[in-house]
Formats: sequence, structure tokens, C-alpha cells
Amino acid sequence: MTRVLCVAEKPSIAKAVAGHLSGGSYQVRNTGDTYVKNYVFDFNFGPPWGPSSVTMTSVRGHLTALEFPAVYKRWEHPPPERLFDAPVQTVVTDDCKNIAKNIEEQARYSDALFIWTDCDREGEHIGGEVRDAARKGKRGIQIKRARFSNIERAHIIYAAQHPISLDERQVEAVSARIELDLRIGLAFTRFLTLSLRALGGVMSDLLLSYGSCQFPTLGFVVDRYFRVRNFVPETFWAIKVMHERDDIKVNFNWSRHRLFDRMSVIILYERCLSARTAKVTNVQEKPTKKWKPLPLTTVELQKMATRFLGLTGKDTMDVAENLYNKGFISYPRTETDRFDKAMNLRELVAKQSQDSLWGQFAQNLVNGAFQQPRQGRHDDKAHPPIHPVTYAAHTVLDDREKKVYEFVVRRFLACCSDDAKGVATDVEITYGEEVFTAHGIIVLERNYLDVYPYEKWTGTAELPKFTVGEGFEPTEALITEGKTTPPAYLTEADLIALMDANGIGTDATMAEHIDKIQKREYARTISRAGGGGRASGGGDDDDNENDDAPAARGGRGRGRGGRAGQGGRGGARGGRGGGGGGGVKEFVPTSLGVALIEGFDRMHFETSLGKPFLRKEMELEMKAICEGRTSKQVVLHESVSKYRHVYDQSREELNVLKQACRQYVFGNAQAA
DNA sequence: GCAAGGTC
Repeated sequence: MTRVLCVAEKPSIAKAVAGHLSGGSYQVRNTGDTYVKNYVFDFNFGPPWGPSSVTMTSVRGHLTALEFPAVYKRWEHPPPERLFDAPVQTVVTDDCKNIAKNIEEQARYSDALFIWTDCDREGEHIGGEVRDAARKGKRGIQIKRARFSNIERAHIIYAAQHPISLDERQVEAVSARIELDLRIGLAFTRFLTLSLRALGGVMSDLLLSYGSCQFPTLGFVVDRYFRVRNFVPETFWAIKVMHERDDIKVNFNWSRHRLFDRMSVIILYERCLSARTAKVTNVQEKPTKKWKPLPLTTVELQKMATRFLGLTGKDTMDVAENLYNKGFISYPRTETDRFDKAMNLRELVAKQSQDSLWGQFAQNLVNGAFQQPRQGRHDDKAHPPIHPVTYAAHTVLDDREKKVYEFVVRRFLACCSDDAKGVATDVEITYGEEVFTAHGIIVLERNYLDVYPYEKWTGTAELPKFTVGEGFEPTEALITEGKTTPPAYLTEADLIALMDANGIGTDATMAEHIDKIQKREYARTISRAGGGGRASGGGDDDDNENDDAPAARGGRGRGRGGRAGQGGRGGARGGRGGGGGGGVKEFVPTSLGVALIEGFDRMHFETSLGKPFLRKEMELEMKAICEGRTSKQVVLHESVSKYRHVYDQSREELNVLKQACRQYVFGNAQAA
């Protein structure tokens, strides 16, 4: 019989695939690694292999790491810039030695290697690492790769019988990324740490790291900080019209919203008053919907959890991984927001019907209210959206697990429900020569909203009856004065959204980068609650950008026109750092964080290290390698010489960086 | 003592 070795990216996939291919009957063998098992069984792969004796095992993520030879261990010399062209070597990391050995030994007796790593770019590279390990055991072993995007039985069996080749271009692309991150990260980290240490004082023993993701992340925080600080409030005026009818106070919104010229508003207002009566010019009533949420991605999970569950992104991911490892939820790192049509979602819904809180709702779906989820536009072709896999009783979960599990379940049930439905009424009036509108919504069916308390359908006021052509004298008409308010500091959800939009980090690492800039004392969080006096929070449910349903825009112009946030919020005030579950937390840079980003900005490089462009460029180059438009060697050569140039410039203009530190960190004003 | 990316 042919002997086939299969290797997955993680133990859970190895087990699941072995279960499907073997029909559930396999032998389990221990390996030198606590988590990795070998599953032994027979399977018919079809021609040319036919019936085969199979060993299915796995790695645990990357098997190898890239590193510099020992002579580059010291920081001072060879000098950091040598890291741009120093030799690098790929080594099996210490904690993976037994895994590599397992693969090597198994390969020795095998005719073919089937790679079952995740079908994404990093997975392809891990596949390359597995291939190299297997070849050490048997030089000429045949290499195949299974293409799969979920672990449904039929899909897995099809993948086993229709293997493809490893995509060498993707392997090369990731390999380039790894090498660049290593060279550039270490070179700049050593450079910054060593050269700014000379400033003395608090700078003498700081670790100043640079990374292609951590710096842009800090850049976002600093950028917003300055936009808040440099904000100049402007006074505006508006006309407010209110009419009370049937005990309902109806506020009409001015079609000009607001003007920044007081005289103009007075003139327009006087024309209103002299007209005395307003005339109803249009009344429209139409059915409207608030769309149910999209299937859950990692980024969305983190945004929601930081907003509503009082957890940090990092906590959220830690907890989600736990829930995944216990088998309660699906793989928590995914970009996919559409369920495969073949998935049996009803069955997953039914498992929730025993719950005391949402069981009734789930049962109702089972009884016929079930609706197929919306299909988002993202598909990483590797993992389904995050969803509950089995029911977890409240008693088996700790507090944080409970919160995250409940959110995942409620989100899933919401996805499998119907949209909320209502009737929207729009009334338009002309008063003087000005046009005003009022908007009201009556909710008829709450549907998914009943199981998904994280969203509300705001602006649900019912409007009294108005008839086209009628005239009325408004109960109240006056001029209001207000000031524009600065934007808010970034919440973690804002920051994650920015990183996502700019391609900084992956869904699995974003939270870590945010964590890192705090560990490095580049940024910290303060509590927004109480002190702010801001008219509107930045990140409540209403500006949910995933919703393009017409009705989601219903809640009208919040906040922006409000009162100014009472001055005194200049700069890094001494708020309680890292405050607990209470109010929303906001990110502000420390003086060190400001100094580093400002320092690099002032050097006027074509592309500042603190901006996201460089990371985006690397992303584009990886894509180009994948598409065969360039090669790893070319990208490495070009990128290294570009960064070396930035490095040389930084060294020449080191004084600019030092001045920024003197100014911000030591508060030496004349340094500016 | 340094990066970012996998996964436990």
C-alpha cells in the first residue's frame, strides 16, 4: 500500500481531517510534543495513490524562525546597520524540535506528503516549512497540497482526492516579509535604543522598539491626538423649529443644517417669522428595515467586545482562543463574513435552544423563523465566520468566557434571524423660504433585535399626522448657537478599524500591536467617562459602519452640533491609566510616543516611518510576488536599500529626533 | 533586550 503523510497547521485540524478521512476509526499515537498527535488510518486517495496507509499529524503554526548568527547578538557591534545585509539562517525553533523530528521520521517511510495547512499566505509558507522538514527524512518524497476552506466532511474528502501543488510564490512572498521585518525591526530598534539613550534621564534605560506594525499603530494614536489638540472650535448658528401636535413634540431639521455666518441666519430666520405659517410640502411613508448584522469576523469581534463587553482586544482574543480550544466556538481568526451555503446552520441554532436566556429565541428560529444569513464580501478561503459549535452551559465558563461566548451566540442567532422591520415617515415643510424635515420610525417587528441587545433602532419616535398642503404655526422657532467640537481620541475599536483599513497587522495580531505600544510606553489609555463633556461619543452603536441599510441612517445628526467640550482637555492629562470596565477607554500617546513620531515626521523623509504607507507598500509587494510580477530577491534588494537609506538619513538627522525628545519628554520648550 | 507571524 502507498504510504501517505498528512500534516496540518494545528492539532485541531489534524484531528478533524483524520476523523473525516478515516470515517471515525483511527489509531492515535503520541509524539514528542504534548499537543501533537499522529492519527493512523487507511484512506483511498484515488489515482495515482489508491488505497493508502495514512499518518495524519500537524505542526503548531510556524515550525522555523529566521535569525542572525550568534556574532550579531551584541547590540553595539557589529553596528546595527550591518543587520541590513548580514547573513540570516532558518532554524527550527527550540519548542518545535520534536515536531520537526516527528515529520522527518514519518516522511522516511512515506511515498507522499500531503500538506493540510490553512489556505492563506502564512499557511502556504508553513507548508513550505513542513515540506523542508519532510525532505530531510526522504529527499524525493512527493509533495501535494490539499485545498480546503472549512472542515465539512464532503469538502475535506474532495480536497484529499483533488490535491494541488504548493504555491511557491506565496511561500516566497511570506519569506520576503519575514526577512524584511527581521532586518528592519532589529536594526531600527537597536539604533533608536542606543542613540537616544545618550540623552540621559528617563531615556537612559528605555527599550525603543521599531516595527513595521507597531509604529504605524502608534502613528494613528499620535495623529488623532494632534487633531484633537489643534482643533479650533467654530461658532455656528441654526434655525430650530419645533411643533407640538397630539402631545408629541416634533423637531424639524433645517435643510441647511447650520451656517457659520450669524447675519445670514438672522435674515433667513426673520423671513421664517414673517411668513408666520409653515406649509407641509411632502409627507412620505414607506416600509423600512434595519439590517441584521453580518456573520462575525475577528476584527468585528474585537471591535464589538471592546465597545460592549469591557474587554481589551487582547483579552478578547485570549478568551476566544480558549473557547475555541475547548470546542465551544469555531476558529476565532477569520476574515470571512459569509457562511458557506453547505453549512447546516439550523443544526447549530438548535443546539442553543436549551439556554435560559436565548434558548426561546433559538427555538423560535428552529420552528420556522430561521433565515439564511446575509453574505458579506469577504472570504479568506480558509475559515468560516466565527460561530458557536456546541452549547456551553453558563456554569462551565468563567466571567469573561461567558461574555464572549454569549456575544458569539447572540451574533450568530441574529445572523440567522430576519431583519427588523418598520415604517419610516418623512415630513417636509417650507417655512419662509427655508425647508425643514422631520423623520420618524415606527418599529413593527424587532426580529433579530430581540436577541442582539448591542444594537438599538434609535430615532424610533412616532410622528403625528401631517397632510400635504396644510399650514400650521410652529410652536417654537428660534435661532440656536453652538460650537463645533473636536473629534474624540481613538477608542480601541477605532484603532482596530484604522489598522484594518490600512492593512496594519493581521486579524490575529492587531490586538498584540496595540498591547505592545502600551508596554513600550508609547501610548496609554484614559477613561473617557465623566470628564469629557463631549456632545457625542465616537463609537456607539449608531455609526456602525457595517450597516448600509437605509434605516440605519435614521437616527439623525447626533452630537456634531452640540456644545463645545469645555476647553481644558489639552493633552496628556493624568487620567486613570488603563481604567477598568467602566467608561469607554481612549488611547493617547505618551510624551515619548509623540516625540518619536514627531521626530521622524520632522525629518521629512519621503515616507515617514510613523505612517502606514511603508507597511502598505510591503503588502503590495507581497501581492506582486504572488502574482509573479516580481520576485523575492528583487523585493528584498529594493526594500533593504530603501530602508538603509532611511536609516542613513535618520543617523544624519539624529539631532531632529533628539530635539523632539528634549521638547516632549523633557519638556524643554526652547528645543522646538 | 530587538520584528511580525503562526499556534498552545
